[in-house]
Amino acid sequence: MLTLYNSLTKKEEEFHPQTDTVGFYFCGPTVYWTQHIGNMRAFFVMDSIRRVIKFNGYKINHVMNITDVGHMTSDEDEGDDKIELTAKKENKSPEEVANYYWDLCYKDIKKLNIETPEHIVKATSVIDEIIEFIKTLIKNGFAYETQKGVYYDISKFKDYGQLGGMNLNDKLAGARIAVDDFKRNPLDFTLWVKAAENHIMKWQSPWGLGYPGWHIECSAIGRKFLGNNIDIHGGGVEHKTVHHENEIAQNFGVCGTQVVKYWVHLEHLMMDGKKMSKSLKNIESVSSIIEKGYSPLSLRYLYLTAHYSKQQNFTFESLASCETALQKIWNATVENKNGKDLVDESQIKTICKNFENAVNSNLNFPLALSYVWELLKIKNKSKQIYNALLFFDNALGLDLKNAELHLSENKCLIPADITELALKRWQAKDEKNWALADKYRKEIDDKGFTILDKKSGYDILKK
RNA sequence: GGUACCAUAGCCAAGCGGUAAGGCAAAGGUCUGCAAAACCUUCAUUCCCCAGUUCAAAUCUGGGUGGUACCUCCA
Repeated sequence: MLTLYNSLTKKEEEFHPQTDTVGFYFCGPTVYWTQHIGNMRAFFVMDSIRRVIKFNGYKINHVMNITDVGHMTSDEDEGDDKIELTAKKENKSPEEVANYYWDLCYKDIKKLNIETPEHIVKATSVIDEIIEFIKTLIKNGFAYETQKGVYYDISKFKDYGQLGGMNLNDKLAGARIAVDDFKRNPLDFTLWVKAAENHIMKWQSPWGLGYPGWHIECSAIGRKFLGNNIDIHGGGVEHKTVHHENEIAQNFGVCGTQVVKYWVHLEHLMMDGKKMSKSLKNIESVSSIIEKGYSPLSLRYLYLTAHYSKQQNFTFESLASCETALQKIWNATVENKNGKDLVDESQIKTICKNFENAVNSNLNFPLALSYVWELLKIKNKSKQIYNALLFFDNALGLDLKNAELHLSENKCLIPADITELALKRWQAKDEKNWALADKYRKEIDDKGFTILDKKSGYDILKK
């Protein structure tokens, strides 16, 4: 039985989908700059939810949006559109900016063995649906037009603030009102913005030329691809208080119900105890960790070692430890694949059961990993263990079925000068010229490689 | 200022009322020409601090201290 922590009810609940096919929506990236490893943790969590749903035998209809319009530099929907800002800065069209950064993002996602959602939808591709959604909101009395655009009237939705635990009175008391004289309530948010002359991205609408607000795209896309019943909606905590709150309000305005059943929020990845930010210059990306010599799947392993609902502290020391751990798992996978020993089937069954329970207990992957290690502690090498590992990997996503390939990739990276030195060392060793052999080994070591002697011959590994 | 989450060994991190999972690192051993790898063994009388509840607390309550995020403010 799968349980999930539901941010809306603030309880861990048993998961019961509406139908055999689970409707899953996850807030995707705003594609105006390179996604960092903190952003990537969000995609990892998205993928974990996806995998665990399938692990439990459900089918899935998974939707992720790409924000390529409407996300302003302030959550008050003021300032500039982030995409347009970059477009102007980089002297490109907004579309080029969005395509370029999404392409980068998608490549990184694939490197982390994240499965592709059934639907990846750009906000600009659903403008018609967005306009229809807003028209319905106006018709149902939840939205109104002003000189600046169309706004959602939060006074029409009693439960506004439930998800973020906001007390509206407190919030209003603290807020500096009069942001916009035409708004009925200071917390009313933008559904449609009437575009200024120099604005690049704009579409024809019943309210003139303009562009959608940021929050409306997720409701419109969710409605288009998943209908009125979204089983799980996920995203980063930063979206909880405003973005998701507004989505709930929008959905209610059209459907009159809570469209989303389970809200799942992930906490952020920290960098040496601090948040990742441009100003602190402590941002790492998938590319930058690859450049530093780590396998991207080590980063995935690192994500697995902490629970999604807690902040995780990234350090290079921990990344290195994950690299080592993953190599061991890949090694053991290959050993067991070729293993001929017999293992007590009930022992494996117990471990599998424990693994399933851990994963199903609100995605407790750190606990689940401990059962992987328990499995690998078994001395006998057996295909039974290999099969159990592959079974686990449906949830883990460490690409264990290609373990051999990943291990050999590390061997392929050895430059010619290193293989030559290794050969010389082997000859010296054959002649029992230990001093010379050690001299070569030291040279190889200094260049960042290790010699691994075997019964006959040797391997060269990157350190 | 408001709201929420968090604090467990050198690092990462589970556990959330019944007496500290797991990985990495480290130390000792087997192996080896010596190493490395592999394997075996060791590695938190204790869970940020101070009170309280309980037969029993890392886990619950209250008060501190520190970290982080969101809202507000400010740039």
